Amino acid sequence: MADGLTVGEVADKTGLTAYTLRWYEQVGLLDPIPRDHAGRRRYRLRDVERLDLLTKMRATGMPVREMVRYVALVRAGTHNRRERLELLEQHRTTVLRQISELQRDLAVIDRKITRYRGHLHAEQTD
Amino acid sequence: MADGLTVGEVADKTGLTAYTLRWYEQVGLLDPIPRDHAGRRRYRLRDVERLDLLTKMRATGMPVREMVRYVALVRAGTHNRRERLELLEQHRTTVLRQISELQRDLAVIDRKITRYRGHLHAEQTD
DNA sequence: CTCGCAGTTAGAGCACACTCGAAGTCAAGC
DNA sequence: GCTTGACTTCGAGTGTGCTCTAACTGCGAG
Repeated sequence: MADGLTVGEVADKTGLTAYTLRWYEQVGLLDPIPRDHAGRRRYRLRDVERLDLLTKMRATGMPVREMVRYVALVRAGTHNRRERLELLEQHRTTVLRQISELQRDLAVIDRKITRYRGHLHAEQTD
Repeated sequence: MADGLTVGEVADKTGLTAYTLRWYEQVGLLDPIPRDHAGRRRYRLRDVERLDLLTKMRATGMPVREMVRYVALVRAGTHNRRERLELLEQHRTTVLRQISELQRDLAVIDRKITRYRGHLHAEQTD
């Protein structure tokens, strides 16, 4: 058929729903997706590539609002690469902090687990 | 004054707001907090200790619904320690997966960062 | 005694990120 | 030619986790 993927195909590929893909376009995360003669979206390679980065940003907790800001920079041209870089580096720092907080908090939970294991072991040997 | 901490003091200590503390009690994450003669909450040590675990659970992404389930087990007595342990171990697994997904997703973002650094370096040396 | 602040309640409101319903169009298979 | 199913739009609805408003009470400082 026509080239480009349908919304359903992209949904399968990215793990997002078709609803979400249309919504992403609406809020400005995707440039307007070209349509076939029947008005149906046909996602190009570059749209799917963009989604690849976007889903990683979301999965690491970047708010949609900030992703929109990044995409706006991309759309604005190549002169702001430094700003884009700063945004990504900032996020990188945030994610690293996030990971180490998870590890720290998990340690508290682990101590609790150890305690329960102790209780159960004591019961067993009574 | 009376012993036990006020809601404001506990808010400061835990980083939660007073609103959230009252809401936690309302949804069953905290047992009813005893009141002083004027009807004001006085949090006991064990309430604060419970909050210490609860905030770690939340911070690692456990849904409130599941925390409520855990607290219900605690309230039900000591005979279900195995069930509590299983719940915590399950969560532990979830958090570990979460961490490694963050690391995997961050790698994609890191590649993008590297690309931008390359661009900027090229510009510089032109 | 008055002021100001911290607390109380019930219930409403909010931010975020989707998620869905309704009503319609189109293309391909039987 | 009719049905099926994937697509379209627009706007409304949902789940989660708080967050706040309004109206009120009561303690402690000056």
